[in-house]
Amino acid sequence: MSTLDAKSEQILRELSRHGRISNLELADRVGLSPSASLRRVQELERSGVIKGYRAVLDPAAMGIGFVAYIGVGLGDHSKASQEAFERAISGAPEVVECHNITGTIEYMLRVECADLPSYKRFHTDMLGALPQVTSITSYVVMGSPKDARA
Amino acid sequence: MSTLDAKSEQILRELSRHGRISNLELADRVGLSPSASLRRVQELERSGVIKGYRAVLDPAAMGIGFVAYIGVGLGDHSKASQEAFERAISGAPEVVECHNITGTIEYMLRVECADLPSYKRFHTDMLGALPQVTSITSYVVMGSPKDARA
DNA sequence: GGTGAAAATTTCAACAA
DNA sequence: TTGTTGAAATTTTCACC
Repeated sequence: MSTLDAKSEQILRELSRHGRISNLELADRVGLSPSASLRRVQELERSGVIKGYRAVLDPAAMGIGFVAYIGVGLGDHSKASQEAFERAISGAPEVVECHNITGTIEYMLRVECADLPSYKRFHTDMLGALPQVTSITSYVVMGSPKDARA
Repeated sequence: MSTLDAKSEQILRELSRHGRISNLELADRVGLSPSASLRRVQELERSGVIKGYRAVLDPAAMGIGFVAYIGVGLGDHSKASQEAFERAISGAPEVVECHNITGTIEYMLRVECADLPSYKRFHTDMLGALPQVTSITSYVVMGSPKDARA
């Protein structure tokens, strides 16, 4: 299962865009019999290439009207500081992504809130209250011309 | 469908994490009969709250071993420059996300490549070759302690 | 919102290339 | 090993209560 052949790649392409099409439909699109298609999908799931399935929800319907990326710098690079920060972040529902990055700052967050007031609240009460955090740079998302992960 | 009740929110929570569970399983988890559950899901799909379904793939299995966020600044804020940049980006498979942001720079990209050499190639041959681009700041992702969109 | 039955799909064992 | 067939088990779907 080390390297994927063309059919399996085609299956992954289909499922990454249409995660809930029937196996019959999938088999038809990739040009396999339903059982051959199913066997490949099951193997891809079993081996972990397919990690799961997600419904993609409309942010607006979920009450999300404000998205920002935030660069966060810590006062020191100690493991304790990082762990404390990550622990605080893990409990914050507004933080959808937290990436540990190289460069002049330590973290890049993606934050999703209802609106600007709730973002301000998060910014001051949550981020601003963390003693490890020494710099915060907000990049408010005005639009996403491309977002394959949405 | 203006505001969602508790059951529908529960359905959305389940489907956003387990997008392919059977309707029987879903109905059981949220405490509805299969037909009531199905009716709600269909309505959520029809109204656009559920925009679709996706299989979540393992990046490593897909040959992705290098992820970075890139802040991009343009030389001018003209519509022509933005359109030219976005057009170039839309054709770059390495760019998974492109966000138009507020602040000192215009764009924040998420780029996924096989490895550092292929990233360097993208960085110089693609981004560096765009005449509109005047600043590039890479934030290489070393890890993602939290990533609800993965 | 629930029930029940028809239609469609998933799943798998046996077999073929 | 990978693909196919066919039939049983399961699920989806919908008219009706």
